[in-house]
Amino acid sequence: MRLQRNVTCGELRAKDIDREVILAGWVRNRRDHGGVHFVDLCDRYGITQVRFDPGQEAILEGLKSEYVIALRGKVEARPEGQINADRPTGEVEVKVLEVEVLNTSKTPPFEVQEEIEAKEDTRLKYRFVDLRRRPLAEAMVFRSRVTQIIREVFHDEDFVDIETPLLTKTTPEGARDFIVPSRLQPGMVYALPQSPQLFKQVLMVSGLDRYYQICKCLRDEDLRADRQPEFTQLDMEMSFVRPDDVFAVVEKTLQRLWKELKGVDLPLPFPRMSYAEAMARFGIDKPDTRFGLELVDMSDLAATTGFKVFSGAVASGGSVRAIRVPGGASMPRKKVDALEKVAKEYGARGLAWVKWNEDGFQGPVGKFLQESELHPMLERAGAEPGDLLVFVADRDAVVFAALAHVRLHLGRTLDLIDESRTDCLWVVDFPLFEYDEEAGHWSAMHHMFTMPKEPLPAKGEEGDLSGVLGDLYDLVVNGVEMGSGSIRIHRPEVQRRVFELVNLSEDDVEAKFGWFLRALEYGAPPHGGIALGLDRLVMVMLGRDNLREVIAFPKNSRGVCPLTESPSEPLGDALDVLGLRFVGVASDDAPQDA
RNA sequence: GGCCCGGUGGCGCAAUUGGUUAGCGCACCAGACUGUCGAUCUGGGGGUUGAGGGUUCAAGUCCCUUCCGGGUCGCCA
Repeated sequence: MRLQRNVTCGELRAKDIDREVILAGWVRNRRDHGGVHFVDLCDRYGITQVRFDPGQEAILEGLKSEYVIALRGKVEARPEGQINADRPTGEVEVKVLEVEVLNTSKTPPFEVQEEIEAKEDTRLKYRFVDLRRRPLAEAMVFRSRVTQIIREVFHDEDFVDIETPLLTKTTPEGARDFIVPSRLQPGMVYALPQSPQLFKQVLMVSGLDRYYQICKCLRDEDLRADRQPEFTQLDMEMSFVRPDDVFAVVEKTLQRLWKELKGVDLPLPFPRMSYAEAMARFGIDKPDTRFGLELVDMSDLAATTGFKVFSGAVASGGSVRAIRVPGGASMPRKKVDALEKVAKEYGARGLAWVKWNEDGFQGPVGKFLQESELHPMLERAGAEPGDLLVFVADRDAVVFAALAHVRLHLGRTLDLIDESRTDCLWVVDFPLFEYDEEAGHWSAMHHMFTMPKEPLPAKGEEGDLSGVLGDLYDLVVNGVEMGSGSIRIHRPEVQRRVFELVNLSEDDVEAKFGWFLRALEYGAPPHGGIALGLDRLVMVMLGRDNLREVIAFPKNSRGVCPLTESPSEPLGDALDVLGLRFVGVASDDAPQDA
């Protein structure tokens, strides 16, 4: 490299006119006018137009898309009427004096510009090109600012940044672990952490008092638009605290982030809502509160109707709930059917509905209910002529899931969501346990280390645990689950009892958690904390709808990295060294049945 | 594992009821043009329609199998 840049492509202004400068960057968008030629020279900082005058064609011949060049040139004012107001550098251009080609480039698989239509798989394979695009590059820079501000806040608040191990102990329940076989302990495995949960609690036992870490977490589960197998958490834990103390730190952090990066004042404190209320009003524990369409419980009215779908659901312990869609009577049948499809995806057997038109009631509910049965329902829903009511009748779990997603579908398709709003919400008082049908016993809804809000049932009096609340909280932003935390159990005997209630044998407890119980036995202080999903946080702040837009090198929906083509077959004797072999893997060079 | 959508030049898409030589835009290459800024104009090259099998006089199109991608349910304490 002979020419070394002394300015970036984003910084030249009118005040720089007549300077001789050296720029470096990527060649984009050549514009050839026969005599004069223009090239957009781009880097992370911006775009500078450079000009080649007649006689410089030979240089230009050697410059193709995405070639990397350095050039010496003179900053000049653009002629009258030629200023590009869309660009910070638009008042000037650089007349080329000398060019050094630093590297050539193959023709890129897609163009490096704001909007592209390339398939995501192509983009991931050529991520190095994709990351040159402004929206992606900006997301990376934005994310870096986010972590920087987080570190400032936590430093100011006297938190200690402590790293916890990546090679750790596999734990039962929760997500599937990624496993790392141990060479030094043949037959044994480490697990990659699903979160640093127990380590941070141990740090509290150690008296470190306020811990935080921006750390990778790994879970071997199927992927989604908002779920990657490896993701980043802002993890924190504090001693001698109540939920309010945890909330305050999180609120302060988000307020700083929104203020500094988006110029938005988030009002504090964030509103709080119980789990029970969230379910009753929205059917989901992470409600998007930016629009209405809340659920209405019709169970008592439905119980006495002659419509068996309704009365039957209530009789068997379920419920009948509805959503009123203002003005929905004019919704075409096709769209109503689409709603039913959503409901069915979430287990509902159907979606009952009624349209209130000038000429009366239309739809299955209008048909099967007497007007005397229908009227109290309309009244409770606050319905008016022109409205549509949709109903689901089933077990509560199904009714909630179906209507919650019908509601979201309506919110999106009817354009009811004010995207400029940021609704932060604490959802609190979650049940501690939920019944695992498959396993046939109770299990922890959040995790097994959450402090119960009330004394646990004594031995022999377990019964229904669904009413036991935990000191648990979720942070929800615009309907996205942003974080989850709790006040933890710090007394070993309470911890042992919870293990018991979720059906862990004493032997299991000793083998899996003996080390942790030992820590609790040596002066564990009351403590609690939370972990926020950093990728989701950045995603929501940037208004993107896919995690892959805010992660530099994400996996695709099958857990494959198209850039590196990982995962790949083990190299050489890697398996032998570990004493492993694959069995039952169908492929050309592996026997299907050993 | 289930369901929905998709796979056609480098990239994005089209192709009527199964019917001519598989089109279009961008990119690429060449030519024209002294002020563009996603330049414009003219011309050109580039295809085993993901793979395999089947039906048919004829398949991008229909059927079967399979692979790959996106979304989603289950799963994700």
